[in-house]
Amino acid sequence: MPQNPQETTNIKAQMRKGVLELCVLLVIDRGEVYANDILQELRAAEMIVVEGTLYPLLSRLKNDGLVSYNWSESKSGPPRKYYSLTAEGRHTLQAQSGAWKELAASMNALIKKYSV
Amino acid sequence: MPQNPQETTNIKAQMRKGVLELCVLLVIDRGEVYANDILQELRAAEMIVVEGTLYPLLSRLKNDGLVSYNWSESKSGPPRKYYSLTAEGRHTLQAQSGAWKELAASMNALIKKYSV
DNA sequence: TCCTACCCCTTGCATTGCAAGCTACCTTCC
DNA sequence: GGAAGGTAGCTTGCAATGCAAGGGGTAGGA
Repeated sequence: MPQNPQETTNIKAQMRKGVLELCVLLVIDRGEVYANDILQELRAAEMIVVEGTLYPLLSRLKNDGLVSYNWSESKSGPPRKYYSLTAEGRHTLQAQSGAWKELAASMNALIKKYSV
Repeated sequence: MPQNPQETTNIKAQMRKGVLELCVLLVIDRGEVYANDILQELRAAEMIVVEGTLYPLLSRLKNDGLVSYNWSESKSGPPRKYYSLTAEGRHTLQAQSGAWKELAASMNALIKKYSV
């Protein structure tokens, strides 16, 4: 059943692996954001993401020194972690952005060559 | 050290996850091929692949009924498995190709929005 | 016979998206 | 004041999958 929606969803889920980190870096680069901001942005871009994916990713980015955060009070609810990119994070963003463009170019060339 | 070649290689390796299956389907769709043909095609397209990646992938595609193969004698060396797509394989190829285009569109929109 | 090239395959590991569930804080309502 | 609900952050366990490393079998030449 390769055509039903479920199957297509899984395919896209697999493809998202590896580019989610780039997406998150892109959003954080815009300015200070906290987790829910990122979730909303990525959902709007049809890069479906859930909390259980994002929090470990943010922790990993923090441990790798690509992002930093500071606590900030909220008017309605518990305090939030507002993230921003470090210099190394901006560096990595550039590298991943380039890697994406190369991958996309390779893929498009392949698809064109075998013209589906 | 997000800029050294090693790091960039890892980034691209992560991104390749999920699209390799599509690449292999694309190549097999061209006509009957065996493992080394596929490896050469994908390396030429800068989608670096090694045997340890390709063989399990081919086995999975076979188990999923997306490809079939027949043994064929070789002039120089052991017999080869020549692969071809099944009807379901062609179906999946279409689906994955569509999924790729959607993902690429989402990514490019994101990159453009935050214009790196 | 031994060596090289070719071909297929398996095992074990690391990464990572995700479902599911938990804790804690703040506001609102009774 | 206490309970309920929403907000925010996080953890655990699982599944998928690329890859390094290694194995074994066949053909042909030195």
